[in-house]
Amino acid sequence: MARNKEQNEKMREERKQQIRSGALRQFATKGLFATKIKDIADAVGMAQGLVYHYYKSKDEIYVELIKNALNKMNEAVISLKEMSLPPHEKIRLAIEQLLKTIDTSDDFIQTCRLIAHATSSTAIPEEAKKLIQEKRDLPYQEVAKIMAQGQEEGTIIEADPNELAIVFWTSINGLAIYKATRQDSTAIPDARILINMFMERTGEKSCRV
Amino acid sequence: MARNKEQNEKMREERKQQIRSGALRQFATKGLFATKIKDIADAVGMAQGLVYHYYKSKDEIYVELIKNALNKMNEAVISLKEMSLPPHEKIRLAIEQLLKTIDTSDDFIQTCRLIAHATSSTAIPEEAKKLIQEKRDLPYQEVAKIMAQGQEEGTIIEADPNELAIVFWTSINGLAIYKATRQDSTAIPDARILINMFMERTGEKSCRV
DNA sequence: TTTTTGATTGAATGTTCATTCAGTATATTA
DNA sequence: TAATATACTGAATGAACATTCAATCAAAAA
Repeated sequence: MARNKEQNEKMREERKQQIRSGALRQFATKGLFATKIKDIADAVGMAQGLVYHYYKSKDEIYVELIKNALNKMNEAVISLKEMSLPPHEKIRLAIEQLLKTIDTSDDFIQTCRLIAHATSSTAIPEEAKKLIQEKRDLPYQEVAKIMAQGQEEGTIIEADPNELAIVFWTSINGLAIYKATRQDSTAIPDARILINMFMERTGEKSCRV
Repeated sequence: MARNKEQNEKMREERKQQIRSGALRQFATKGLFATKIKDIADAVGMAQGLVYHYYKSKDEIYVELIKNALNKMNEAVISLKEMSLPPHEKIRLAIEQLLKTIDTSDDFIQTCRLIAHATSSTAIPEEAKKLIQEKRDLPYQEVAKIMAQGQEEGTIIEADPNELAIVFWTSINGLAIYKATRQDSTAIPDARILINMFMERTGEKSCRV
């Protein structure tokens, strides 16, 4: 097998990815403290000691996972912001996509659990706290902006846009957690229930004339 | 100080309550594994060893807290069920009360966090798992029934009542978690945003004629 | 071939706890 | 007062675990 600098670098990064992948599931289901290095090593199929060939500590793995999760979330929000769609269609699309992802992507669910564990626990590494502090607000802010735009167009209900954003994300998050804790095939609710909550009712359809 | 059987029993129960109270906050903010017996003892202001005079183990305290939390939640749901109000008013009232409680009762928030930690972690005592298994579904079932009743009366929107119940509870839960993780004075959203989501729109108000 | 470099293993080390325990204090009862 | 029972303390014990380390292994380069 080749062994030049780049190849080496690449293989090393692949191995690190395997570790992160195994660690994600462990941290997501058990939390940082209940997860033992042995659990991670077993999940990846390597010896305990080898984990330390790739990561300095358990905390370092954890922090990297938190960082990735927050970044992915923020990137998704930015790309939503930059779509050329009317605001209420952005909200509709976002809810549909998020619910579908919750329903189909195990990785996404695990990531939500990880973030949930992390944001609701004070017993996490300082660096993870800092990252959360820095990055958790962007999704709320961006959705609030979209809500405000929709209000100007008369398509989103009148209410404090920040509050709408909070309801938006906490509902999504609550659903992700719910789904994660029901191993079986519990169906995720129809997206229209949530979408409805934010849409101004302008028309015939919802009126008994 | 008196020292007959009953007095003793009562004082012992008070002391246990103090321990539970201190432990609740610790478990809620850090989870089971990150919470050390020393933390609990310090929170109550007693020596480590004394905790074991009242509880056999850390797990036993944890299980008792989980049990209390689930019972309180279920009792509240039963009392909602038994109120003589039209279904949509029950939903309205429940949302208003829950949001107000989230906003004002620190104990309630801590309890929500405890349950959230517990339901989303596999690293909890077997007995706690069993309790959650047994008791977590009642609130969903009862709210689903109320939703169905409301649909018959035409006051609750048409959608699978079970899905409505899931959205109901996951939204509430998401908000509680949100509130718990923002130390500052973050306001809880206006209850009407959530209430709206479930109510059939029958009238003039929401129509542009 | 030999040398070098990185991957890998599992045992050794030291620390952090949960839990136990020996002993002290305090209050009630006899 | 002495005997007894409970509350209480903080040190001792032992297990679990994160991290380190000495020793192999395998591939590539020389």
